[in-house]
Amino acid sequence: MLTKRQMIILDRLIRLYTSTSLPIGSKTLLEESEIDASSATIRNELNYLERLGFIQKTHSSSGRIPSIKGYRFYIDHLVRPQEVTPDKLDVISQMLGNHVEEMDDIMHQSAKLLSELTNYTAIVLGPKADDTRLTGFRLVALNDHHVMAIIQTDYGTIENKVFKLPKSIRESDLIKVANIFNHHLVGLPLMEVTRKLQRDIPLLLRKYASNAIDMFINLETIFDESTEERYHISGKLNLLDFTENMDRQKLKSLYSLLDNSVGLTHLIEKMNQDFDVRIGDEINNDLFTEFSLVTTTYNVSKYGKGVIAILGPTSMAYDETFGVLDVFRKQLTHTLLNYYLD
Amino acid sequence: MLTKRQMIILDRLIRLYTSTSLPIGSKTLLEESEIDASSATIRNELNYLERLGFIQKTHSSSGRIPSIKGYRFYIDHLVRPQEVTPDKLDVISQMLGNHVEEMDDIMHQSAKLLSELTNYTAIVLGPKADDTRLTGFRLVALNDHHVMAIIQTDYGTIENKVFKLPKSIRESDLIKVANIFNHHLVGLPLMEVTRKLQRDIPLLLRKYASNAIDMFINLETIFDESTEERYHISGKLNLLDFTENMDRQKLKSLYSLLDNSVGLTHLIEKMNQDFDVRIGDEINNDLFTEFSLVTTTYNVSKYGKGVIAILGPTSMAYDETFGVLDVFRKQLTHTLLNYYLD
DNA sequence: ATTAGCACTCGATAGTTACGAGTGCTAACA
DNA sequence: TGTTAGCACTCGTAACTATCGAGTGCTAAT
Repeated sequence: MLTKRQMIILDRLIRLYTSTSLPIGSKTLLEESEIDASSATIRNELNYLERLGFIQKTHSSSGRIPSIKGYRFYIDHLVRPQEVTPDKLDVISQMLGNHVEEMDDIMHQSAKLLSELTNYTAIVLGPKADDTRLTGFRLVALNDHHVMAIIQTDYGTIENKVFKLPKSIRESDLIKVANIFNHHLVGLPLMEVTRKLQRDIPLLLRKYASNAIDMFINLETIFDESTEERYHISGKLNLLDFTENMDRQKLKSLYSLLDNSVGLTHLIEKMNQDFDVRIGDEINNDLFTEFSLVTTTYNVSKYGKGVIAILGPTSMAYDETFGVLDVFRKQLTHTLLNYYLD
Repeated sequence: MLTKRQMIILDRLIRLYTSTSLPIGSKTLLEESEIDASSATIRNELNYLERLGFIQKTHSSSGRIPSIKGYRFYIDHLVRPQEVTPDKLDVISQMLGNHVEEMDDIMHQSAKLLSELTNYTAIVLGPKADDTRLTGFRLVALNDHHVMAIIQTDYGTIENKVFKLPKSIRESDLIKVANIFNHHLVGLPLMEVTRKLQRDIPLLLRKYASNAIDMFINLETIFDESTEERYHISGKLNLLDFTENMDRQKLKSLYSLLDNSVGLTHLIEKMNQDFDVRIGDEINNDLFTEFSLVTTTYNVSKYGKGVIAILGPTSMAYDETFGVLDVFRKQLTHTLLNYYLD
């Protein structure tokens, strides 16, 4: 167990390191913080903290930098979410109170705002309920040879896809197809929709609208898309601010990963706590040894849970980030509840 | 005027520099190419070429690298588009022969393929005809409080936007609005549509569907979007391969610019020739001193002209790029003609 | 006009030195 | 027993120097 003084020293060291990115020595610690002891005493304590693995040297006579274990302790015991300044608060509530047209817009704007407020990279996942249901299906004939299919779910997603009509199809076929889909799919959970699309629907189509078989494959894809996880990422360029030492090849891999929905959701999904921080190696990916990932959930009651994540350097300003995230998730929950109830 | 030999030397020097990125000396030139002269003679010629401004030294006793003027000459007189290998040709025609569902998809896939084939960054602008007309307008009620507006133009763009209905609106109002739009706007050139939207339409709405005034503002935005230039960019990460020496701040500005549609179209628009290359400072933007921008147009007869651009280093493999671009534009033209006629 | 030969330039690399921030340890002190 | 002043020691950083060699321009011979 650490003594009070040791904790203070660790706390100050991490804060100083966060703001300077330089190894911190006993003298700096003495001058820049209000620790009531001499530099020699501080040195002794630093030595002790190092032996416990909370801090480390970059070379034998350097100052100390926090280790993963040190950050872990800091996050679990020392950090205190910083209160969000009124002007930032204003920006958040203004943005979230604003236009509430499409679900995707809210998510997109949220990611953007979060990245701007933190100067890190923000990732936002829309709310996801296990029992999301299909609430609407439309086929809109745009002209002689183009149709738009539109599907809706009860948590606000609206997908659309335009596709070309096979020549053989007539308007009456479209109506038949729309009817079949509306009768047999609308109202069901997406899980079941997917299953029926593979089994029952082809049979029904063959029976009642055999002309339309050709367009079925096109229709299937739009349903696939609707069950895909939707993520919104913003502030990717901010990574350039704290990857000075990363070589170009690695930087490229990193950005590729962030552009790839599979890699990204994989990165985020494994979290169930309310607030979760994974530091460096804890992320379990070589590319992220110098990064920290702060994730939190927002819960829109029966409409499901969503995830917000901030990706920044291990030496992130955790207190600020925590503060912003906490305020933001509450506001977002509020906005979404309004969106659903309205 | 340059002699035959001087041109050969310039040509070889540029090719060698392109593949090594190292200053090229007389000895390398002697060994690596089939110039029938001694290194001393080559040195004399290099000296001459330097005095004319085609090449330059990095320091007083270094080899030579091409100058902007050198590249200019190379592109205008020496480069010969390299024939595209059969397998690349296959990939292109396969991709373009494939799905032709939505205009945007074609553009998007084209940009992606071009960036992969060249290993540079590709930018594609959809065809743009001055007299594009509005060919369709739909209002689709999704549920009690959401409507999707869909507009189409005769060159294939389909835009849609979902918005919330003001409470006062009924289904009958929607039909009225749709009728008004269809009667007074569909069939007109977009230019005129924009004008009417500001003048005539508000009056008509007030007269025949006064309830719907509130939703008009939402409808207007979708028309705005349809007149906006649509661009597709791909392979942005490839820039990292040849910006080793660029500092992070500049890199950030560069990527910001590429994410910004205004900056980007501004970058491309000013071209009217068939093939156009702007090198380094010719691009007229401090960020691009180390880049070259190769642009070309494709012409889909009356359906308008589009632009394809490749952004790469000044020391780009021009012959290859030219070859790929030339093949691609032809194939794309062909595909689009099919798309429109079909 | 071409070319062999040569002195010269200058960036890159490696080795040397000086500096100083920071350490651990020892011994004295409260 | 915990704290602290003092000091020798470590090692990265920066500045300077020496060496090397690729490449040049010039001269004189062909």
